[in-house]
Amino acid sequence: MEKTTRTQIIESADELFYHRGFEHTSFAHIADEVKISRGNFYHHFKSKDEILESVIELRLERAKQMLDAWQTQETNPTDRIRLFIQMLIMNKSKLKLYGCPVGTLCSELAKLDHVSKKQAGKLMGTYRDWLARQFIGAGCKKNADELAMHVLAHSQGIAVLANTFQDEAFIKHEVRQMEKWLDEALGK
Amino acid sequence: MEKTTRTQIIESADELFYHRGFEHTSFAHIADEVKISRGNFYHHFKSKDEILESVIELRLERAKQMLDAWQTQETNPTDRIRLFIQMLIMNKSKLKLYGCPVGTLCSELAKLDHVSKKQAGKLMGTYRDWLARQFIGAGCKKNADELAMHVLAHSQGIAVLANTFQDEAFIKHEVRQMEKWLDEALGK
DNA sequence: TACAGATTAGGACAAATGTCCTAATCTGTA
DNA sequence: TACAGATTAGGACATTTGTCCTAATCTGTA
Repeated sequence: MEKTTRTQIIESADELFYHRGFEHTSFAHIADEVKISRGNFYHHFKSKDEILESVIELRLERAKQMLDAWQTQETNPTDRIRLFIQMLIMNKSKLKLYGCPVGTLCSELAKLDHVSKKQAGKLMGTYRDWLARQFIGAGCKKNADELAMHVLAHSQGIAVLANTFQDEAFIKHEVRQMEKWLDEALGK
Repeated sequence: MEKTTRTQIIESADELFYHRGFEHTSFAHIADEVKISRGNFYHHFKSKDEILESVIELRLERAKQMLDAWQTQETNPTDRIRLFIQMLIMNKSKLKLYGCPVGTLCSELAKLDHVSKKQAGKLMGTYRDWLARQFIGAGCKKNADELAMHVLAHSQGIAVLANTFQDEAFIKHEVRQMEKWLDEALGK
């Protein structure tokens, strides 16, 4: 079964929005990628904003899918948090070039005061809630959300600086620090 | 002595680029703010990119000026780092609305692959270098830059999340954590 | 085969953008 | 006052943008 045009549009837009930003990506860019006529978008979407909506949905699904996979793959909540942190290492070359796909989208939509900025926030919220659940599972019931937010904040900061300074080595060092912090936070 | 038109353009652009982002800000927006004709920008600047250049210069100057003021105002390097961290509290309402002016600019310019992205990186670098000098002054000569990058990363992450979740209270909590971390890092 | 509905191509459209040009006005100096 | 240079207003310009329309083509079904 082939990919539908609609799916191709969403997936190309997903990548272009990440690489170039939402506003800086035009229909012409997506059309070039998918190799369809520009005027024909409107058979699949009512507007550019609606494409963004679908892209965020796609990212939400993929995120949940990945986190679900981790849930069955690792039995230990602590190790699952470690998997989350390891994501920074796995994606280090992309982070260097484009930053974090979630964080940069949220930042851009906040400045545009875009209708979908809240929806993009849910994407970040998915990771937040999942991390909090892992911390609860690891025995930190009372401050699980705060710990989750700390991991999230640290990850976002690492992404911004790796992008700004075009530095992958920094990611590795900072991840080591975060892992050390995690051991201490869960130790007591 | 009145502000020159050129200065007014730069200062309005500075604010608009922060609030709306660089690309999403047009000449029409700046012209509205400064109350001049649109066509008359080109007597002061050759292009929009040149306005951005001047805005970054302005931000560089202001950053250096602020850090210099701290240098004379506080004799203790540790207290100067605390002042840096306290900036997050002072600017919390703006951070919630627009994120960090430095971080969001660097992220945007990276996606645009803009000629000035390196220059914007220098802005971040100014804080990095200053923080590193403070850590050296506080007796952490061997890993001063790593500590500086850690403070910077944490600050950036806090800004991204405060913006994403529209949450000021989170800033206060995370700043407290960072101050605690600072005490420990300098204690040994 | 015939035909209805889905899909597509291609282009029209107004609005907005960055850029540039020219004529008017202001300002300081001789 | 007279005049040169700086500053400004206003609009022209080509390009790009998101949006929309229409005619052609494809696809599955009767």
